[in-house]
Amino acid sequence: MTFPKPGNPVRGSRTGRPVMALLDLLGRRMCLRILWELRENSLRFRALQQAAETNPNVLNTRLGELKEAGLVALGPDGYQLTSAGRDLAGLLLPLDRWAGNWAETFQSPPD
Amino acid sequence: MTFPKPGNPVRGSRTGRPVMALLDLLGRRMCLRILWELRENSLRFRALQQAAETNPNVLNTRLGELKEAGLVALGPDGYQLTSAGRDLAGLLLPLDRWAGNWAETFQSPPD
DNA sequence: ATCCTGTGCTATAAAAAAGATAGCAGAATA
DNA sequence: TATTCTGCTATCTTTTTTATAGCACAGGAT
Repeated sequence: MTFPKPGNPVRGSRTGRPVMALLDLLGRRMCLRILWELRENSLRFRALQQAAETNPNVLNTRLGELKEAGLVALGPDGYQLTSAGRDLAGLLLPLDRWAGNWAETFQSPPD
Repeated sequence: MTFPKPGNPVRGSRTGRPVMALLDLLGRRMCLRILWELRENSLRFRALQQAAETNPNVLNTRLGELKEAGLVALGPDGYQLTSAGRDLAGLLLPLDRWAGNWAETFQSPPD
């Protein structure tokens, strides 16, 4: 990601504050999912593709962005989170619990 | 969102576990940002559009999804988070701090 | 009544991104 | 030398996003 780096404005540079840049990055398709799938184990390209249910184009694009953002790196056993990535993924863990609760208690509003 | 609701599969239904549905929803463009912008105040449609730097189509689409997911509702002062939405937004708050730190310590890897 | 403003939102067309699928090139393995 | 695994690119189609204009309704002022 590069914090407003000349020539890589993170899609138009909504990038005023760091958190905006982060939300922009995380809001791209499969980005959260990739971090999620890597939260425990490293995964090879194809394994990650299957885990995240996506295609190689998007996967590769996101991996590039995540690598550039210093969140993911290609290691000896495949793609893995960096220490920064692990920190961030740690912040996402509570979502699992929250989502479970959400699913239990939630019912769709009437149309 | 509706937890796999017939006819509304959350874009293809990667929706095995609740957290997957959540990650899918949050991974749509502007979704995180909208939650973020509403975290403190309610905002009118246009104000929210400007705050999130988006266009009415996407905004309206996301708002529909977020309403259906029970996270956002249109109140007397504009769009606002529901209690579930507030809970979720609460989980996102640590991202701000994390992002600040990330921005400080991070430097782009060499190409 | 009529104009103006603010409201949520829709219409249209162009651009960008994502999806599906096939396949390449290099390294290790058999 | 053939096979498999690796990360990844090429191509084409479909979907999503973007940009912009504008509609219909409501309330307040003239």
